[in-house]
Amino acid sequence: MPTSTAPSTARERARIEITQEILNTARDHLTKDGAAALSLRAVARDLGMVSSAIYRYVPNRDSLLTMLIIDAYDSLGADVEKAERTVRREAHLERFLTTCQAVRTWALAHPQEYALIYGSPVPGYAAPADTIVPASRVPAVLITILIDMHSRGRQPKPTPVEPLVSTAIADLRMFSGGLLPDDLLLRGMAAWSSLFGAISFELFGHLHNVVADGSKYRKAYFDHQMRQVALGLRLG
Amino acid sequence: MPTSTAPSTARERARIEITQEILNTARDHLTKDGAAALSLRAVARDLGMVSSAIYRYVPNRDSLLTMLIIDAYDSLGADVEKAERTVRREAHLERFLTTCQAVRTWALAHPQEYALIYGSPVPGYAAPADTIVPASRVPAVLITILIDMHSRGRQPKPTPVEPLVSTAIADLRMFSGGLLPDDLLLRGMAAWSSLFGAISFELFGHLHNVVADGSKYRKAYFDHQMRQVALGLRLG
DNA sequence: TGTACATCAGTGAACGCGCGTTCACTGATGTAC
DNA sequence: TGTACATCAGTGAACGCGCGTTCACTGATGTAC
Repeated sequence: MPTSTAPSTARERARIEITQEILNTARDHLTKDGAAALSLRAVARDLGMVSSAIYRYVPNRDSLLTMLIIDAYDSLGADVEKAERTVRREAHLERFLTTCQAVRTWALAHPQEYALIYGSPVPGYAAPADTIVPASRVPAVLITILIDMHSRGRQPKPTPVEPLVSTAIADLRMFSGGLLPDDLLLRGMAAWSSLFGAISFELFGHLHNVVADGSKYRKAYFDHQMRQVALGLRLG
Repeated sequence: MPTSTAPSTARERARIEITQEILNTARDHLTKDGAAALSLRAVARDLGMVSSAIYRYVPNRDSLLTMLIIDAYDSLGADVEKAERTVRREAHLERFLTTCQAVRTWALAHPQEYALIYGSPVPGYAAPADTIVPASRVPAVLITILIDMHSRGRQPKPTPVEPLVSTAIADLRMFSGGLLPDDLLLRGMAAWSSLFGAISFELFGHLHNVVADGSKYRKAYFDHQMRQVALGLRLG
């Protein structure tokens, strides 16, 4: 009995390879023209296939988008995890800042992929459940940092949280394994959305005429802001 | 000599009216199907025009998008200014929170328009300079609140700002009339991008499985976070 | 090891659709004398 | 107040394009005996 993970036949191996090539080509198109312009026909053309052949591998356009979304979340997640892993576990502040910088670095290098996952939703497209796990990789890194900080006894006096707000974040509390007080969970959420707010503003052009254009200015500005966010997390 | 603002002839009046109808119809389409699906032909069809007739009013598709972008910024700006105006001038915290809530209320009521101006840029489209002033209305409200607060002597000890960061925000300093210290300008920027980060996350689906779905939970969560942001501004 | 059948990848044509934009035109409105 | 000309709005046909998806088909690969 062959295991289901080891493809045996030439057909199976070819299928996996070609599916991968489709994904790579689709990613190239996404990078060049954005998600809205992504077309099955164009991808097939680039691979020297007739347009209908691609339907042997991809049931329709939406599923190709889903593949790209998962791919983008995983690419971002892998980069961020790798960067964060290099930092001393006790250096909570530095772990946070490294995480933020890794997200920004990835976003600048992959603007269309960033827009695909953190920009406006593609109209008429509903993300299926398979995207949830890859989408959680960055939040998971952030929460782990908070848990580590919290468990080492660095517990600032928590701000009280209204019951309605506490109820609102029940899912998040579960995701964090119930290891963090509501106050810290909320600060974590604030940090998370500040991080992506800052990057979206930069990438989507809202810093024009506000923060100088040069990449060193942009980086200095971003780092400054994330250090302030870290203060809000009491990581400083 | 008739003033240039008062249209005299029937032709001129018709032109203004029809241009307005085009904009309204385009906004309806935007609301239903998003910016990517916006088509000159469809707008013309809805107005009972032949598709080529619309070119008497709009030079091309991009310029219609520009009109919609300006329209959206102005709609948001007007709502926010109106809401903020009702608050006692001395109540700086409440002015800030009211502003945040007005932005969110507008965004929830006009999700596609919000996505058009704060979501991923439309690929191949470059916003012209005419969008700058309408886009500055919300930032202007926020800065005015900070200036009022600052001028009433509520000056917390400023965090020192690195020279590179200070240089980076030269444009912003000018926009604020040089009335605010760098530290406060940066806190204002942080507040601004936190505000839009929070709304984008909510609108673009990133709170699914994190913050409970009901509108009262979402509102309670948002208000809580904005109150924390206000603390960072030392408005509390 | 060889044969018969089943599975699957890739072909090529087609359906039906919608788009942005141009162009020569007709007929109504506006202007100058 | 009336006429001659200029301006402009709207028409209808056309160009050239690309898209997603289906379908009957051929021929290669895989499987069971």
